[in-house]
Amino acid sequence: MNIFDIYLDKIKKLVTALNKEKEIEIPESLNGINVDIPPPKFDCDISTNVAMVLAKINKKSPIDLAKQLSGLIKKDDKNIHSINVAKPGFINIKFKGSFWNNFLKEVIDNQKDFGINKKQKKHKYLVEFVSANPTGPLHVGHCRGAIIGDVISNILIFNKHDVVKEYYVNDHGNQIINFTKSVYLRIREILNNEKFPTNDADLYPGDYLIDIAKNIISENKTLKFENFDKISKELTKLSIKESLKMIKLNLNSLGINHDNFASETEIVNNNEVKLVIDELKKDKFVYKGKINAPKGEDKTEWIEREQLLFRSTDFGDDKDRALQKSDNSWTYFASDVAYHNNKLKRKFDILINILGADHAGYIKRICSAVEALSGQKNKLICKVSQLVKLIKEGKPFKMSKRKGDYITVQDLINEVGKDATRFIMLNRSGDAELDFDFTKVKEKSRDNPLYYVQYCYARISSVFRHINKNVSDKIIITNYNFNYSSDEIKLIKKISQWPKCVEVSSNKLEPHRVPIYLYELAADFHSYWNMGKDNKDKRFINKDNKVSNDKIVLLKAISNVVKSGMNIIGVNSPEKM
RNA sequence: GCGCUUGUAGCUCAAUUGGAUAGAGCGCCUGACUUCGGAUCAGGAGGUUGAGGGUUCAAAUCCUUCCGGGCGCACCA
Repeated sequence: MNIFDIYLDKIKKLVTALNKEKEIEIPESLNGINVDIPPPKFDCDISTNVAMVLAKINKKSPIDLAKQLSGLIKKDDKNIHSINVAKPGFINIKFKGSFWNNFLKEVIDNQKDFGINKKQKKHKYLVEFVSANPTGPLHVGHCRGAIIGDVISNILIFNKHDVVKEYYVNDHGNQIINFTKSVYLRIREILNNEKFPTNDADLYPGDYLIDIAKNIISENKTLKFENFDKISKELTKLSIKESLKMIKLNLNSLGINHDNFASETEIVNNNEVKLVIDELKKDKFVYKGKINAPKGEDKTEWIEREQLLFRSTDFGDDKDRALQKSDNSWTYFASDVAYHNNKLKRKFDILINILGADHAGYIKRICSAVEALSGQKNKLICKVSQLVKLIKEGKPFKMSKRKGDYITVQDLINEVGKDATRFIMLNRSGDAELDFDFTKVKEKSRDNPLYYVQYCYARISSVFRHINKNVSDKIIITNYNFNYSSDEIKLIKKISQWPKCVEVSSNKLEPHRVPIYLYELAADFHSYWNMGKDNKDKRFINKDNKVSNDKIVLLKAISNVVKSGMNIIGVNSPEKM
């Protein structure tokens, strides 16, 4: 039950009807009208800007129009206690206690559905995220995008959409060859005591390669490691398998499970690249041409040559993009176009990609390709997860792949824990950089907002324990006619904002709104809880060691919302801490 | 040089998808522990939302010009 939607509908219907009776003028679109949460200082529950939106077209002052409309809104509405007009032209509505009672009944009776955005059409989504190169374990840099992608999926799933979570495995190209070579040299190091060359910049120096090498040796006793060229194909497969094993373990410890791992090699081997480029050629999106060197860059190494290009400038990109390398093999972009064509063939309504900030420059070209292939704008939505600035002991910590010197996901989970990591990474908007102070989070983990929200749930659980019940037990109340105090109504109002939070998070694909909302809800709860110190009437457990039904309903409703919010974020809500 | 992105309190960040007097946490100051769980709460100080211009009844939010961060810029993925 989304009370904002209910009243938005009602107001839109009202003005449309008034328009039919020639009482007022309305614009073509009513989209500007909204019903919102008023700032706390106003003594009202919801507010609408309808009068300000319609004032101009009606040549009336917003205040006058608001007065006229507010009378009509209140008429025949049993739920409204009072309605008044505020300064620029807002109409502010305050509900009766009976309205909030009915609201709580709805929440309790449909606890699993509360918050779900029902007016949205159900879609089939494909969310691609992480897709880190299979050349080693995940490090902290991958973490944020991974969590954002997972929680975006959770929000969509919560809203009953079909979602496939996919990881694109870049198991093709030069990096993989270098990676395989590195594994090979580590194997030689182990078997033949040949020292691993540490001065070759193309090789992967990390210690984890030793583990990969050991595993491959012990699991492939019959394999001979005498000639790289002879076994490179087999070894590539084995190496990728090993590093994917690591990556899956890392993802698992973050609480992330992809539904599907798509392989680049498979797409290339199936000839999908050639097919999709032929298709684009037919529509004249692909041509042979030259691209100019970027201005301001060092041009000494620039070799101008004719190559196969995709006309991404037709879609707003700043240059056309190369599909073939100088050796005539496909570029990464070419096989990614094929991969996205593969996604399109699987008939998803909307494709979502979560990219790291360093790949933001890539968005236009891949969106262009998807638009060219599907004929639809906005078929592919790319969300960027900004950089995580690591700070260790007060100083920025630079990770370097060369030295193999980086904090892995596993380090992070071991020291901070899955739940805290997820909560902190989400507690900021995805397109703002985030400071992650490794030392601070470790030392002061109790100051973490995660615990603040969990503590709210634990306190509620403890009340239920006192009366020998469990928070998650179903409660049956026949008569909802309680008298809630203004402090309690403040809490109920916050509960009523949950569906709005879900709606905005899902429309904008902004998962950070969920933990921020939960923090605010928890704050209101803790504040109310502490009132019980001065005023025993406000305690949940009364003198007879019982909890009255009105309080049970309130606690139950709060715990429902916390629980479903925490489920979306993918963290636990323990009953005891 | 171009493109994307970002600039809000001393610090880290929110801001209901353009709304009302811009809010939290940390830090600082004052208070609440014989506690329904103090991992909590009440209060105080702290702001020209980087700067200018524009659109709007209404701008931190949209447009524009500067300034400052970050990321990226064929033949890597």
